[in-house]
This record gives sequence, C-alpha cells and structure tokens, in this order.
Amino acid sequence: MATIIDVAARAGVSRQTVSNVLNAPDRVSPDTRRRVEDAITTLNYRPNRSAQNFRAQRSHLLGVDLATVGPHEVAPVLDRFVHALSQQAARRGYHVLLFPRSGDGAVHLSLYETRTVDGFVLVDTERDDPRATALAEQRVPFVTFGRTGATGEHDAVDVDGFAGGQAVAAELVASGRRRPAYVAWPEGSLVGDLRLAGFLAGCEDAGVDPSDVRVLRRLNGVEDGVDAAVTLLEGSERPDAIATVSDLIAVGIIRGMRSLGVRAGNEIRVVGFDDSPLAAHLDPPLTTVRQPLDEVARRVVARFLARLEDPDGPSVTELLEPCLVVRRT
Amino acid sequence: MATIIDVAARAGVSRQTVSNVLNAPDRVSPDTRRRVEDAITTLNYRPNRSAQNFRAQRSHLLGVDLATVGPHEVAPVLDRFVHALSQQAARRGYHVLLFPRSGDGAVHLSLYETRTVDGFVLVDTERDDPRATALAEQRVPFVTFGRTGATGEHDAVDVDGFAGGQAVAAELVASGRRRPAYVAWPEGSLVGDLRLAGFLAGCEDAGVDPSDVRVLRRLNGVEDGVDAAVTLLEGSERPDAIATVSDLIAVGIIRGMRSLGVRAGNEIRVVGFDDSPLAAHLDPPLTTVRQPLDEVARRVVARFLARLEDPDGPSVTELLEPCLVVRRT
DNA sequence: AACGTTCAACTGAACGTTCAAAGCGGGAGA
DNA sequence: TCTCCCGCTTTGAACGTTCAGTTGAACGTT
Repeated sequence: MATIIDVAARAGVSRQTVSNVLNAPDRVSPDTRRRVEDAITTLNYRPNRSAQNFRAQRSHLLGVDLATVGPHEVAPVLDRFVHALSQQAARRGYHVLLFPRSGDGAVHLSLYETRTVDGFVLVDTERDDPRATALAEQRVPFVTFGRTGATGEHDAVDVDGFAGGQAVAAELVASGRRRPAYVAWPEGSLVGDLRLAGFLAGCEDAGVDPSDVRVLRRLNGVEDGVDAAVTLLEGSERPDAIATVSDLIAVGIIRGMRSLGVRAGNEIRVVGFDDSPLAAHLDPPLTTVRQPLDEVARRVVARFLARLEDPDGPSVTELLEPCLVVRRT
Repeated sequence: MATIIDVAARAGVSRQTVSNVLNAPDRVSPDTRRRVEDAITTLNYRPNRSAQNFRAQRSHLLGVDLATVGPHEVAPVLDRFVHALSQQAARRGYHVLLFPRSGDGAVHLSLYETRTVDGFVLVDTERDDPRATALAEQRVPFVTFGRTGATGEHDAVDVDGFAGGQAVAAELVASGRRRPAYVAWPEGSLVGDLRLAGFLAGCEDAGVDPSDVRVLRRLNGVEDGVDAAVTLLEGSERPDAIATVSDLIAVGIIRGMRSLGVRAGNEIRVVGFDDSPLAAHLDPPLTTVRQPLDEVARRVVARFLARLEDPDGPSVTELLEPCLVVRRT
C-alpha cells in the first residue's frame, strides 16, 4: 500500500503538501496540486483510515447495540432503522458498528473506553432506560431513538406517538366509526402510553367520549392480538374499529377476526402502528402509522456529531411527525 | 483517558512491561504483575483500540454491505444473519461494520483500500457475483454467505439448498402426497436452481416421477405467490402439495389458496424455505426449511480469520445442512 | 537597500501501542 | 575468575497522518 510519503516522493514535495492537496487544496499552487494528484492516481494512494483515526483520536464509528432477537421474533423497526442509520452515517464520514447487547442489558461501555467507537445510538429505549442513565453518567456521547422520560439529560430523536395516535382516531371517526376499541401494551411503556393517550385525545377531539373507548392491554405478539380480537368480538356490543399499538398485534387482530368470520376493513376497521414491511402484504393490506425512519436516522447522526463537537452543549430532544398510511383496513 | 505511559509511571515500570502484563503475563514476575494490575485498576486504564489498530495495521472490522431494501421489502435472512454475525465476530475480537451497498452493486473497495475494514462478508450472492469477482481480483480478504458458482476462487459458507429441497420432497411424499407442484424463481438463480433440483431429486428418490411435477416460475413476492396458487388451483388436476423456493412466495400461496376457499395443510400442503420470522406466526403456521444462521456466521468468521492469517491458502467452500421444520401446512 | 507582507512549501512533533533487540543482575559451570 | 545463560525489564523504533510553527522567495513600499 502506498503511503503519503510515497506520494510525496513521487511528486517531489513534502508529505504535508500531499496532505494539504487532500484536506485544504486552496493552500497549494495549481501546478503542484496537479503533480500531486497525478502521483496519487498513479500510486492509487488512499489515506490510511487507521492512521487518521489514531491521529485524530476519533474512530469515526457509531456503536449500535443489537437487541438479542430470538430466531422467530421480529424486530421490524430496529432493522430498518439500522439500515437507514448506516446510510445517513456514511454521508457524514461515519459508519455503524454493530455489537450484541450484553446479557444484563448494559451497553458495552468498554467499546467507548477503548475508543473503539466515538459513542452510541440507543434504539428501543424504555422509560428511564438504564443504558441511557449509565452513559449519561459517564459522559459518553450518545443519542437515543426514542425518549426515556429523562428530557434534557441526553439527546434524543423520537417520533411523536401521541400525534400518531391522534391521527388514527381522527381517521377512524372521520370514516364514520363511533365505537372504537384500542389494544395497548401493558401500562408503563412510554411509547405505548403515548400512543394510547394520543388516540384517546384524538377521539375526544373528534367528539367521541374517550371513556367509552374499550382499552385492552396485551403483550406484543401475534397470538396476543388474536386473543384480543376474540375478546372484543365475543361481547354483545362489538366495536366498529380496533386501533392497536403495533402492527404485530394488528396481524393477530385480523387473524382473530377472520377466525370468527369477520373480515377486517368492513364492519370493523383495524389500524396498526409502525408500517412494518409486512403491513402492505397482509390480507387485506393494513392501515397503519409510518415512522419517518430515514429522517430519524438523519437527525440522530446530526445530533450525534453536534454532541461530539460540543460535549457540554444543552441536550436536545427532537420530535418528528409520523404519517398515517390508509390501506384497506 | 489514561495511557499505557500513565500506568507505567504509576507502577514504576516501563511501558513495555505494562504491555506484557496485558499481552504476555508469563513474561512478567508475579510481583511486578500485581503492581501493574493495581495501577491499571486504579487508573481504569484501557488500551486504546485506535492505537492498537494503527500499530497492527488491522482495523478488526468486518465490512457487510447492506442491500438497499425498499421500505416495504423484507430482508428476512439478511437481518438475522447480520445479528448472528455480529455476535460471532465479537467473540473473536472483531466487529461488524455496516455500509450501504453502492448504487452499481459494487463493493465499496475504498473501505478496504483505506484500511477501514480488514475485509468483507458478502451476503445474498448470485451466480458469478460481480462483487466476489472484483474482490478476488484485488486480492481482498472476503468470505461469502452463499456460493457464486466460482468454487475454489474464494471462501464461501453456504447452506445446502439441494439437500433442503430433497428433505421437503421426502417429507411430502412420506405424508402421502403424490402430485406435488413447485413454485421456483426464474431460472438462473443459483440458490433457486439448487433448491428446485434438490426437490426434484427428492421426488425421484421417493418414487414420484420428477417430470410429473408441475414447476411454475415466479418472482419473490407475496403477490407472485398468490398468482401462482390461483394458476395451480384453477386447472382440472389440482396438486396435493405445493413446495416453494421461499417463505414469501409461500405466504402468497396460502393467501391465494384461501381466496379460493382452500385452507393450506389439508388437501394441499404448502412448504416454504428460510424459516423467516413470520413463518411461525402465519395462519396456519408454515412448514419450512430452516437455515442454521448462527452456525453459518460462526464459520464465516472462522474462515475470514483464517484467510487473514494465510492470504495465499487454498479457498474453501463449506456446506451446512438445513433443517426441515414441520408445522401445520 | 532595508523592511514588511504574503504565499507556498517544508520540518518537527505527537497521537499510543508493540515488536525486536539490548541491558542487567545472578547463578551455574568451566 | 571468567563465561554463558536465564529470567526479567528496558530502550529504540516504527506504524501514517496532520497540527503548529518555520523557512524562503517574491514583491511592493519607503
């Protein structure tokens, strides 16, 4: 591999001049510049990233811990976000380094201590996420996708689940539904509680009394959705719409309804959340709320770089609007 | 951040002794070792990875290019493999660096030229994959998950799709089916052709004439599966089993059958391939072929490290056995 | 001619680590 | 007593880059 010294020798200049041609071309005379560029081309020189990292005390790497997903679990948002993140990071000279989340849920602090990464992006945050607390305490640069409730204590980018819930309610009522039900996660999840609260607020805004909305709480599985649908349909007063906190539950709802001979989208509308890849392929295609993952990723990267620039600046939480995707249900 | 020099000063030894305590403890007297270890603990010293990388001319990073997946497409194998890979890599002191596949499908050679990564892992390879050709030509260390047809020209780990196809045929015939059909990908895909060939061979082994097997060719989409199912069922002689080259197509098959009032698993069995996360959650749960992704990842990492050790060693292709998962279809 | 300014290019130093080689006591053998 | 060896430790050097500071030449002003 050619080094900057080789290029300098070939072009008859010093190593710093070569460096300048690459990093501050205006400091070099046009004539010299051309000679150096020729040498670079001839030798196919590429600056050694390890050396640059070492010199700059920056790894240009962004750590993302992968939740340990069982072979049959789905991580519909995580994977797509990681794709988007690696794309946006690449635009800014950074790359995404994946590492498995350690057993106890702690972030691998050692990756930062050894300067393997410049910081972290946390995904799937929960209320008072211990990972965020630990990182903030150690003053490690990081940004979360998702709030933790500790506003102002770290940078975060999130999608406004409350607004998403509102939009769902508005759409359902606008299409004439008056007896909506909601299948939520168990109480305590920040994400889930916001989506539900938004939905209830949206109902109220549209003139449906929130206290009339039947709310069921289930875990995030297809089977849990099936169960919820059966519960909702067996009563004497069936809802005319079922909104849910996730697509996975919605899949179960649709299936549970079908097992009772009811096709989603007619008497009973069904709405999911996340617009996971399968939503469009369901039968019937699922109405759901899409998160602007590309934009989230863009801002996460921007926030992260800003944090590196100014470690002591104030923490910022950005909120992005989700977008309702109306399909057949 | 404490450096090795700080530790050395505190323990009253030279920097090399500290290095030895960490990398070759047997060279250091027990007494000194203890003193140094104390200093390390006190100062919370961690060797700087950038410096190590620079010194060793190794980034300890493994590049994986992410196919650009549309927001509604699914990459069921890729994502799970990447998870497994990052886990296995971490065990060997390596990490996975993600980068977006460039527009023209070429691997980002520059990541290697700049020594940002030590090499690549290629996923979703195709016959005579241009990425593999390019990397081999440049003598870049890499391992593919999936064969390319160019055996011996690069390291590869693959799952035996032929054997998978055979297993499917064996199971179907053993359960009494005599008129199986197969929905394949368009001819030319190495993966697809092997799975189909295996299926036909398996039929022959079990006493069903392969030339009687109806083979349809479709793209890899849910809608393509629906279409295939309709085509297969509308003829006068319906198959009693439909095997497919992928779970996604199988999803479509099940749906297409249902649209004609036929439930998969009874008169007509359906079998997918890949055991993607949704397979177990389908209605009815899908019988499919599981790829041992953890084991594939483990071997890919091992092969890769072996290749780094010995750049000129012979190329090896490893083949792993898939495993049929019989569910309700 | 002396001096200040500007532009272009160069030199020294440093980032933190580890390999290779050298130093240094002390004990065994000649 | 001298030599050799052994175990432990130190020193020199290098990996490739870029920041900060310096040199040198050209040019205009006084």
